[in-house]
Amino acid sequence: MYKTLRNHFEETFDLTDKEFAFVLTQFKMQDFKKGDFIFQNGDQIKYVYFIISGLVKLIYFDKDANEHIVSFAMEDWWESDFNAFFTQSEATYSLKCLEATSVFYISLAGYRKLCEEIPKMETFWLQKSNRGFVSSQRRILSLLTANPKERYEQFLKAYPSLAQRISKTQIAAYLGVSRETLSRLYS
Amino acid sequence: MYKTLRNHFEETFDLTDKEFAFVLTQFKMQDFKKGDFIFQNGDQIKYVYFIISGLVKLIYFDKDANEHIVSFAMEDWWESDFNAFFTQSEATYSLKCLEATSVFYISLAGYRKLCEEIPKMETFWLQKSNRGFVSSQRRILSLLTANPKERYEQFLKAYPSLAQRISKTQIAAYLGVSRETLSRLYS
DNA sequence: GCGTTTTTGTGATTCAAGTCACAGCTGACC
DNA sequence: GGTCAGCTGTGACTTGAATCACAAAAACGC
Repeated sequence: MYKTLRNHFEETFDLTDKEFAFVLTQFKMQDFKKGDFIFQNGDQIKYVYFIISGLVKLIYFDKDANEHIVSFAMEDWWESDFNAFFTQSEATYSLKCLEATSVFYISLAGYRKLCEEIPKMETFWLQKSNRGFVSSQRRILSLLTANPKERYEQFLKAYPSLAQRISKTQIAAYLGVSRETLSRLYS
Repeated sequence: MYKTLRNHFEETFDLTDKEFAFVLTQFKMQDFKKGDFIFQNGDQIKYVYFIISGLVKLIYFDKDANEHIVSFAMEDWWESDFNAFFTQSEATYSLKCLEATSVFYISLAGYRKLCEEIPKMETFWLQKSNRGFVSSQRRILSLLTANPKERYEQFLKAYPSLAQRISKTQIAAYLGVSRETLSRLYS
């Protein structure tokens, strides 16, 4: 389990045993059941979460209480309400488990301590952030340019393993399409 | 002009004269006229651009040659095809000037040198990247949840100064709405 | 293993937004 | 300061996707 986290970092840069031991002191672990909220909108957001196993969705409830999916996250992904986390303020989004999920989590203070002690960690976060930004731009473009069918195909292509674990209803909420329209695409 | 860049950095962290002198060695400057392309899709992307003055749009041409606006950038904003830049590959997007524009630009090697020599620079980029990511997520949400009228109002509220400098046609391309629909919103 | 949610497919209907077309206006540039 | 391209508003028409409604199938929890 610790191994998961270490492997994850070491895909990007090397860590000595001593360094990783220090890294670990900044993380805590927690298990959630399917359907649990890791946090809800309005909560004070203190942590960033690393998914060890399981699957979660980051969601936004609009004024009519309709649910919209900002993103999915599964094994090896980092997730949080990043705006609320970095400004240490209240969440706009909620994070809900679609499967039983185990996470490591770290506070903003811990995150900063890691960056100070191990400069490569900052490079690591920068890389993650850049990639997140790039894929968000891609999704914006998909929403701007593609119709429901094309968006669905792009999703299948970009996240084939995710697509198998998630109900069509959830995918529809991610694509910004009604579930009926999605269902009619392949008939 | 150099002052613009220095002020920009110093909104986030302090630089000594010596440090800033070093920073400057990594940048070059260039002027563009209205309508010029700073780069076009297919170009090798070597630089990130800091807008000293002017206004540009990052655009994507779909298969039917329709133009979609990924983002606008004006004074004090950083812009590039970041995926192409970080992977040193060919641009998917094009960057076109909506006004006469002056930029500082820096290569990936220069960017890395800055991070090594001045660790605070890396923190600076991380902050920028995080904010970019957060605002992309907000835009995704806007596209998922809001109708054209709401999206237009959110845009006016988020970027009041931009809205005054950009034609409705351009705003429509950014919002993912036809210009006719946008025009009918306030009649 | 059984009952209860949740998911999925499909029909009928409505409606918001896209498209096409044209005319007047504005503003940019030589 | 005149010309010409691009911007804007508006009408008429079309259409893709949302909504509502119901039934069958699958998955889930105890």
